[in-house]
Amino acid sequence: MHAQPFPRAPEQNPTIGAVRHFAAEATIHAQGERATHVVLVLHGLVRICGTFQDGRRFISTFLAAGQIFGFEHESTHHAAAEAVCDTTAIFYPARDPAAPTPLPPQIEHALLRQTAQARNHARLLARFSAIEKLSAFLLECSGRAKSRDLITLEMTRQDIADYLGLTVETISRGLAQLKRDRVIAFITPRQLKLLNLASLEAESQ
Amino acid sequence: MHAQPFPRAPEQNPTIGAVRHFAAEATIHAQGERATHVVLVLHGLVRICGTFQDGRRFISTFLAAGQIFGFEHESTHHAAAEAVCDTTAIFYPARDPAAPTPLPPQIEHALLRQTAQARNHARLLARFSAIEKLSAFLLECSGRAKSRDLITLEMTRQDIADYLGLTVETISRGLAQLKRDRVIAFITPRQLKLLNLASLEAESQ
DNA sequence: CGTCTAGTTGAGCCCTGTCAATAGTAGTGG
DNA sequence: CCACTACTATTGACAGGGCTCAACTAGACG
Repeated sequence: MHAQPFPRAPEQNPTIGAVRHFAAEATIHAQGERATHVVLVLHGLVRICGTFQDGRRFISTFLAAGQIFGFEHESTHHAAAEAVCDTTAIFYPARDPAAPTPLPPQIEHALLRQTAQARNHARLLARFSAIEKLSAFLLECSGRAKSRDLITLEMTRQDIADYLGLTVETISRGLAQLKRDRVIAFITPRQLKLLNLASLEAESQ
Repeated sequence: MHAQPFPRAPEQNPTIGAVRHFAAEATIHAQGERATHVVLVLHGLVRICGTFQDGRRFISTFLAAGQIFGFEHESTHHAAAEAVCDTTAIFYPARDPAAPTPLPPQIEHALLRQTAQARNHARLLARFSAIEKLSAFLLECSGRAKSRDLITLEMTRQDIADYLGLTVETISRGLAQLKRDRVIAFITPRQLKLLNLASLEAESQ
């Protein structure tokens, strides 16, 4: 889990503690690709997503600076990882599956938190209405943002839809309703102000 | 993570490698309860579920014999664990959060698989229709059953609904449709035969 | 036999998806 | 700076899948 020196340029071989940069929409690893490394996000935003045969897409999580991904229980990645916006990340070699070194406690803790988050996300998908899902999503963004009430959406409406199990149209209509209700205000379509955090929290239980 | 001798009867203090038995619908641990142990299912079926203020319920997973639960990233359980049917389980003391011993590799692997399962469940909830969800669920039961095509549903229709993010009525109608389509046949409402596994697999992608 | 619960079925409605058109935004090149 | 293009987002009309409410059926149990 430690960076080690490696003779080749990190841009060419990201297996050993290499810092790499990704442009928006770049693929970090594909679905089904061999899991050779785990990745720590330094800056930017990453989405973990899978695609169906018929083109339906699902985003299981967004990962911001400080979060780690790429751990698998199989030898391949169960989903793709893609940069949502310009993203910097550091690659660590995956442990030898045959003789794994113990997980550092903080990594183990991060994995347990991610499991809990995945279950919470499932709960949201199963039982929330469109407005409730959107409210929860905005609060999630608020938690990532520097200031609680001014957030920048790095992702497209399609990304939000694929994360919440909705369509772009429903996202748009939901945001319009929250705007009418004076819960949010738009600075640009991607930048918005949260005018009523309490109401958002009420919506998202 | 090993059973240790303990002077008191395991029925009274289940903290140390104690085997305990639960009747159907019994609570194994409540939501918010302090996480003092992890539990290995020996026999039966356990559901992990959370309840909303307004009574909506969500089941994040079912755990059968051989599966383990109770690991948390906080000091309390984020959801309740309840016996679906008569269930036997063995309780191990949770590791000291201040000075955790390393996770055994097979436990770590189980946790990673549970995370992947949670994300797969989220994908199902987000993007599948009622029939697709039901098909996936029946295949899941089939995987737990002794024979691939004869399954016993230990849980109620309400449990299935709360696991798939649907209502009991929709579950009932979906099963009726699968019966009309000769994909399943009922022996009793809780015992059914899978007549067309290929068609179930097609439905659930 | 009566009661209770689990499950099924029906009727109607509403939320969200689909399809389509429009508006806004960003990027490019002259 | 503006015209052109491509993409992203919004809005409208309509349809349908699943929810709600309600009645009914089937077992289980005393």
